[in-house]
Amino acid sequence: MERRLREHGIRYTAGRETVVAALANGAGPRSAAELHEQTAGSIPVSSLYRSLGVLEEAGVVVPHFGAKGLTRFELAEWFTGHHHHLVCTDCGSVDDIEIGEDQEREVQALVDEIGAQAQFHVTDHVLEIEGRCVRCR
Amino acid sequence: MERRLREHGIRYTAGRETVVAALANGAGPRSAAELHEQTAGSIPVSSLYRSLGVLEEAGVVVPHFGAKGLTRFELAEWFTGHHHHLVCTDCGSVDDIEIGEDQEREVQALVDEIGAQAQFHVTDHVLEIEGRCVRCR
DNA sequence: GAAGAGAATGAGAACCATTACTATTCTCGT
DNA sequence: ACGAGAATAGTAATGGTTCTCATTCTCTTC
Repeated sequence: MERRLREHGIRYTAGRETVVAALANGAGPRSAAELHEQTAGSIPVSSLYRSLGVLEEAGVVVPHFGAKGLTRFELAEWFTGHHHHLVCTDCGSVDDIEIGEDQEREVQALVDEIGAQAQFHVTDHVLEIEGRCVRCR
Repeated sequence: MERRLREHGIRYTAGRETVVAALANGAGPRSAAELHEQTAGSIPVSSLYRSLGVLEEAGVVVPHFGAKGLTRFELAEWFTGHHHHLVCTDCGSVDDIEIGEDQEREVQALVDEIGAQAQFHVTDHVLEIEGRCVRCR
């Protein structure tokens, strides 16, 4: 992780380490406000946004844009492993979900097939499942 | 279209017709500001947001959340047809793509299966394929 | 270890898309 | 045409995000 940031000319400071750790502990993308709360206010919101910005440039975190202008961040897949999202259209929460190997192979095959048909050089795919989560059921 | 709105107890007024027409003319999701410009300022921004809101409730229009808190709207899939996206990581373009019936059925089945495993009430799915488009190949 | 240069931080102000409010205008059934 | 409720438009308020800048920290070089 530190090496990755160094390669981008970015220092791995205590504050940024805290942000990365906060994202690593706990599941699913979180907003700046949620991270502020999770770290007990130890990191000012303005610093959070700046840190998240540079981490995004370094390809360490990935933003997800949601309703009401809320942006949630999570660690990139090279860190967390490949996964998909369950998006609740009611409360806006986003949960990570890892699917079975055979299911993933099936998705992969489909995506490759579709890409080939469209003469598109596929490198990745995003599958988001929308609906209502257990809490909003 | 008018019938659809009536069923939701919503009037199909001149202003709303203008909004729908603006979305129908021209491709791709557009933001409130872009629609305001496209209609030569004939519809106030506040009215645009309210209209888009009720159209969304009626399932006529679908929001698409993007960077910097920008929300872009497009007509719902029952109007445009169900489709997926080819996202070019090079030039950032997003192309619509319709996949075959059997492929779509396969995606549907997978999504339902995954949703059931997670006790998630599935209503829709989004499949985005990332890679390089023909132009950036 | 000390010094200097540049990066990073924190507090708050500024920005801007979106929402809320309110008075006025319009629609539609009677 | 009338009246009740819906829709509109102008403007103020909201809130997530970005910007500014003075201060602090980090790393490199002596």
